[in-house]
Amino acid sequence: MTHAPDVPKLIVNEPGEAIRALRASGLRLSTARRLLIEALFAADGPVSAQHLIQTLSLEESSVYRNLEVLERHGLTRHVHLGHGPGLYALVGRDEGEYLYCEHCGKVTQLSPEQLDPVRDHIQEHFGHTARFTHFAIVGLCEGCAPEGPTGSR
Amino acid sequence: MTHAPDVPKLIVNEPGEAIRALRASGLRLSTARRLLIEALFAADGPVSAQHLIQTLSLEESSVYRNLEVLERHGLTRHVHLGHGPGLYALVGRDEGEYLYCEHCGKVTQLSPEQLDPVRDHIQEHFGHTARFTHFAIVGLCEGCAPEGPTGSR
DNA sequence: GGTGTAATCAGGAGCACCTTGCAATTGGGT
DNA sequence: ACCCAATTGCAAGGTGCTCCTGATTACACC
Repeated sequence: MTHAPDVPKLIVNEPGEAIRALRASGLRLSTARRLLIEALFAADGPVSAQHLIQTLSLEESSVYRNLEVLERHGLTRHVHLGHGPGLYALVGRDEGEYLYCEHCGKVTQLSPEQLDPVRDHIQEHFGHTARFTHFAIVGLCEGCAPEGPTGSR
Repeated sequence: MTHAPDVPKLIVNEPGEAIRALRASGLRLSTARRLLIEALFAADGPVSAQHLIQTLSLEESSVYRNLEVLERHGLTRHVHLGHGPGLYALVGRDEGEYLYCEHCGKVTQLSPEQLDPVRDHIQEHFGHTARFTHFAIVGLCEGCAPEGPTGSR
């Protein structure tokens, strides 16, 4: 019983849906916001703010400000793999949780359900509702683990 | 089978043991290092670099540099709860993994074994050797979870 | 289509948390 | 006590944001 069964699952199939959600939150659609939403929609996987700033030629402050506003309204989120900057994604488009190999940097994306048993265990034993969407699960991938084959880089 | 059964478990019962380990790594015992080790030994739970800098009146760069050297030699580690600075601890003294409530900020320390079932599950299903010592497990504590009692702050 | 005005933006300064470079100092082996 | 690589203190630099302020813009209303 990790999710309330009645909460509708938002899935964004085109940027327009995110834009409607934005309007529904009483936010205006500025050029910066449209570009951000389109770029996040088109991206495969979460991207850094710097990447967005450069590829979209947007003001640094505008990007951070909007990503924060959008996140406050539940439209975007950001995740941290190891160290390094936050990576931003469109909620409803990228719902993944990540395994991050701290040795070779490999990132494995999991669908939300795949960690449900883990969440359930933590809920049952510690009364804590865990989400792995903000911090990746850090560790070693198969190739880099001590007893695995040659720990590559 | 999360840990190799033959790896001796380092437990530090007094600062002198960490200092011996430091010497065994070919490192010198400078005043800064002694103070850091003593402070980390005395602390209950991981502390920020700023805290160490202020309470020990040490140079900022010296603290960060030494914490990094000590970490590279396996003597200290650092953990991130939500956002905010890294928190440093003596390996062998504080082996905890943490649950962090993103709503009220509550921190729950777990002993390493308590997450073994979770690690085993992730290992089995995804071939990933997870460690929760670098990033806390973020989520909501019992009091702050949606269907729990009044979500306090 | 024009107008008013609150939301949003651009640009720049500022901040937290570290990191780096380099000359001066020091721990510890001999 | 001497030596010299390891370590430090200081100052500057870097990254990833965050905040401020006056100019601009989206959009509800006419």
